[in-house]
Amino acid sequence: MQEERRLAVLRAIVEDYVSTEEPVGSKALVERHGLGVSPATVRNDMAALEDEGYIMQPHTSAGRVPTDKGYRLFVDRLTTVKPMSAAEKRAIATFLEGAVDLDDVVSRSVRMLSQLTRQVAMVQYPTLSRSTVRHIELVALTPSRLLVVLILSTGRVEQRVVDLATELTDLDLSDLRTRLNSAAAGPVIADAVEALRACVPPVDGATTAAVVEVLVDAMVDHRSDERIAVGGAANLARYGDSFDSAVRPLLEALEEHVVLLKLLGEASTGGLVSVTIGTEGPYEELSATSIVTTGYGPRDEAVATLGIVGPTRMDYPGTMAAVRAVARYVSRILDEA
Amino acid sequence: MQEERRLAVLRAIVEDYVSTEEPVGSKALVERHGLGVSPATVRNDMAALEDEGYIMQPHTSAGRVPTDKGYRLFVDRLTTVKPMSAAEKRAIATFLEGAVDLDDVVSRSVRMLSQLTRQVAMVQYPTLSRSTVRHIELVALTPSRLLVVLILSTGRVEQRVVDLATELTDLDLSDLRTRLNSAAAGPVIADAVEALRACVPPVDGATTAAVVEVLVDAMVDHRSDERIAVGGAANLARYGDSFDSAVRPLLEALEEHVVLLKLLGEASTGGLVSVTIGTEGPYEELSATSIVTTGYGPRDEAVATLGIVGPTRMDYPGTMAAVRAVARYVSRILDEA
DNA sequence: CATTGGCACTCATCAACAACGAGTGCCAAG
DNA sequence: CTTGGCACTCGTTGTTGATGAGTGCCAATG
Repeated sequence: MQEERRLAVLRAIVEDYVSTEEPVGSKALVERHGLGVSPATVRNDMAALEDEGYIMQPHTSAGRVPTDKGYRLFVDRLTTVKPMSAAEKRAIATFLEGAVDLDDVVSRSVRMLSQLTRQVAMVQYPTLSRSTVRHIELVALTPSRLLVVLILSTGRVEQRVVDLATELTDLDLSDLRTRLNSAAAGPVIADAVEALRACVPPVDGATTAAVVEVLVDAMVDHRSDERIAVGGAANLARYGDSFDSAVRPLLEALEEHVVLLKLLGEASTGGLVSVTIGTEGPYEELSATSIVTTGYGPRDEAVATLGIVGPTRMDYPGTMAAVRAVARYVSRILDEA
Repeated sequence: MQEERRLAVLRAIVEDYVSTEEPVGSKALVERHGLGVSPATVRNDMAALEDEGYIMQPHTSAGRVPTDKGYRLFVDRLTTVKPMSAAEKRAIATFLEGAVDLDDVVSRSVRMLSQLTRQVAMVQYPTLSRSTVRHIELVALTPSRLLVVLILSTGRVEQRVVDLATELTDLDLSDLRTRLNSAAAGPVIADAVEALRACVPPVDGATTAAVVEVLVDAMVDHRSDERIAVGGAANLARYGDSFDSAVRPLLEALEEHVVLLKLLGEASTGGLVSVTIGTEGPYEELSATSIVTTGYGPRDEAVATLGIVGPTRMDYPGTMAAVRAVARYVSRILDEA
């Protein structure tokens, strides 16, 4: 069928353009790929593909370049999963397993991901709201000054200092500690907040209330929810041309973690790898970049998102495989912890 | 004196070149600055300055550009401190005071510094080795699994999980906690390590020993010592020309925190602002960049270093003032904590 | 009706070249 | 030591023409 060949042509154009970074012409196409037709035929197909908006030419009489719509079709229908090699899998696993704490897991993931994809990688810290409280620890710095340490199931530790109106004895302290822990340990953050508030005694609860407020603050603190690690910015240097159009805005976006979180959040859909291409994304300035993300988390619950950003002209199959693989292994690590 | 005017010419060249980014010629010089002499005179001075290696011309018959040696002289002898405005000071103070914990202090400092200088900013986390232990907390996750939390005077929290061969009762636990705290709390890390090791009981000390080892590990862990925050990479986009020669290697260096730590460490000299210009630095690839750093820490002890990297062609007086100001305010914040 | 070879046409890229001008070095006079 | 004058250098800019990759269209073919 002609229709089928057209898709083959589109695929060939995408693959060639991704590897050569140059508009691809009809002649080069038939040479490099084994389509058994003449350049003229391909030209006809190209004209049709252009009419339908899948490809375009940067200027008259130059080769064709995929449009966002073209990439979209390629990703949705023309891509065959390209599994990681056994060696790569092993490398990922052993590297991630060397991590000593949550920070380390995240930073290693970012590094791994950026190396595998040769793109800028982002890993969101596991969100507080979907994790549970493992333990609350109170440390008296002075009799009226308390260090509150909140330990979460994801391994994250939040700490706050609170000044009290009254002085606490050791006994008070351990009593309070017990009460707080039995109230908060176990349930999801949102429920734990309720439970904590409920355990403030009706009379003379000022001190407890102060501590509880700090805890709640730490639990719901959006600043923590919004933490994100970024790495591989050096890969931006490979962009070569299109510096102004792609690198500059991206560099600026990387500083604004809020923007990145929106990019990550925008797409996260279940266990699948999500791809946002060029203008499909929410930011005008990033119209030359694509985002590949997926969720991760212990026990197959996605508590956070990780992914990469790169030029629309990227190796989608390879990138998607890498993102999926890293997410899988990070989830496994979190399972064990 | 001629000598005096020559220095004035050098200063003028540096200032003009920094602001225009273009080689500066004799005519433009006398116009823009109020030196009361003719272009010809300035040309003679320039020739002399070039002989002495303070300036150079990129190609015959173009304007002059300062050499590293020229910048060095400028920084050492021709720079007058340019104090921050009251408004700037206030902005720094209030922004930094909003921080809730150490991580936040550091990340705010980086952001502040990069905004003030419009350069890439780096802030090293306070080093463990020069800080003291404030508290050690033990939490039994299960009877034979212990979460060890180490709280340091700088506000940093390190946490480790340790699996024990034996099971611990609550009594054992609080006993151990007391012993460890009395041994380690107070002295500098290096001494605390000794004290901890000394308090392992000679017989049946296996459990204690295990915990102590984890603590010591956390204390001396170089990974923690080497933490550093980087920000303002978007400012690299302003480099304009000289992308390959300056931005690319810098972007790569930013990924390698080891490199940055070396840059920060290379110079830190007491309370003064240190400036490393171009080839004075340890890295060939960074020969087009300068580093401006200074130490900071509570009570005027420098426990860590912060600073910026930027093109050799930068506003040294302004940058130095900003670096010093931020260091001063961060130190003050750490004092209070 | 899809495919193909032929062919005229477009247009970005590159090299050669000339005009321009900013900036210099040098020299002789003040 | 300073200054005006002057010839010289050389990077920059704009023009022009040749080159060639690539296209679109058309008529011929299976």
